[in-house]
Amino acid sequence: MTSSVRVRYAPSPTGYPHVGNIRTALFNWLFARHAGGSFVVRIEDTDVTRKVKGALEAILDGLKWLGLDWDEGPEAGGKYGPYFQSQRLDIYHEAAERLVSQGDAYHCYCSPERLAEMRAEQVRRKQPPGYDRHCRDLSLKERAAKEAEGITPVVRFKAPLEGQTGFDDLIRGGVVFENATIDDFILLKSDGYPTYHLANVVDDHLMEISHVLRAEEWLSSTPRHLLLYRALGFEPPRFAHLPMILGSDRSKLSKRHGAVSITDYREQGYLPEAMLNFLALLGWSLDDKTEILSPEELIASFSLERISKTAAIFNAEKLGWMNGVYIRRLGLSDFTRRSLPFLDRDLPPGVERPLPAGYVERVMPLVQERARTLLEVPELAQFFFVDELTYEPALLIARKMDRDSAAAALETSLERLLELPVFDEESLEAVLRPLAEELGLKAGQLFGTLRVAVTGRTAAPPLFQTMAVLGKEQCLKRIKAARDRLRRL
RNA sequence: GCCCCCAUCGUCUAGUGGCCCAGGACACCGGCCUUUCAAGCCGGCAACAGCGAUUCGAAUUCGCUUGGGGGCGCCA
Repeated sequence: MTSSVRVRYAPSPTGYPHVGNIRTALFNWLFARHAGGSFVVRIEDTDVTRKVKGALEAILDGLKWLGLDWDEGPEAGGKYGPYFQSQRLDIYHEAAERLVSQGDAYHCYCSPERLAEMRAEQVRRKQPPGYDRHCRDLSLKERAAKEAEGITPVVRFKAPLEGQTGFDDLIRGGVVFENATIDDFILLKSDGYPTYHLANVVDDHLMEISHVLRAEEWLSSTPRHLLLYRALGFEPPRFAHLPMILGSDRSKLSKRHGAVSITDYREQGYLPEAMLNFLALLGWSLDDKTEILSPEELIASFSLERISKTAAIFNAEKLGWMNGVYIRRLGLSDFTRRSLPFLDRDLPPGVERPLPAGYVERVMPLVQERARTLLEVPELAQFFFVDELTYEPALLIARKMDRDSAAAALETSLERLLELPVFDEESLEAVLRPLAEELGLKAGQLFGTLRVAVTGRTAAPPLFQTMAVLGKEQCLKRIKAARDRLRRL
């Protein structure tokens, strides 16, 4: 299927892939896939000083992990390349020079120090900070003098002093700005790299981007971009400004709100399909009830009209719930396969590796329903693997019992279990349930005591299933140890 | 300070003039199930920011106020 829709995700490798950025990528991807268009990834690496090592890889990994495949960009190539802005400097220079020769831009020789002072003064006088156009109308002579001083100029856009610039945002409707509030922003930095504004406009045009879906923080720079498109003689794309994702305190999501990088979520045991589903519902919804949607369903039903205008707070609690839903939906072998890396990494070092595959397969059904994240799996399953249990012996004494009755219960259980020819769930229940009555105990009392003896905890998977998986030998050993602990109490 | 955007339960949201004394989900609180935990099921709590205007009728339209967010870099 061909379509005129071409969208892009244009991350800057200056940090790790923030969930807000990834949500933007997701919406672009959904929009492209829904329309049968192209999804382009372009790397905006024009800030040499802020470049972070490994960030590019992390961004690409994050996209791949979520299944957001791109048609053009790094690793994929494409006929509009290169897709790294650092490899397109000539193109930006040419555009900047053209604007200068047309009279739409000019060279500025102001030092960073002068600019800082100017700004401080403006703030002090409660004026809107912005370039004072000091170099806008330099004479040829003045320019020559500056050049003679050896100052490398920047190129600034000559913003119109009056009039308005407006556009029709696909999500917000008509938006209008006074040109007088737009200052002469920089197009080309003195290091020869373009600023975002220039590079973004030039590339979106050259790459034939039809729709720009980006976060709302870009809304106020859109008139600058529009002005640039006009000066360059380019047809602007359609714009859609997506609602922001905020932290729990309603401020822009940042490190202090906890995990913000998509890679953090992977490490914390979130499933990519759950993450995708959750992120899609942050600022978009299908109807008044659907919560769980597969990627295919998301693609089929995605539309700009259903994107909300309101900023959304990232609700980690709900993500946890949704991840649990996805974990429970997994087939056993799938769940096991995905849990293995976590088990391998987080089970105590004393546990022998590699983990016995058959045994792991029997343990997993017992933890699947209880895990909200894969990270919790080793913790939930730990007692199945360790040799020695550590717990507070007093826990062995169930309510309305004392040390001796608990020890006696364990002792009798031991005798009965020893005789058991088949150690499966049914046989265990057949022996232990009547035993409780025989001992004059409530089922809950006996089972509680045994649960602690066998698992070391008061909350665990169902007792008989747990014991069956642990096996007769291990169970008897643990019950004996428990009995001895009680006697020493 | 200036400019722009936004405004429904604590949170994510449904709602585009009457179907809404506002629906769903997370969280929370009860109950059921039950050997604990989890899951599941049933029930409950909880919102149209305020004020004016338009209209027979407004969460839905308009205006003002208030509140929140974003932007104002040789960052993106």
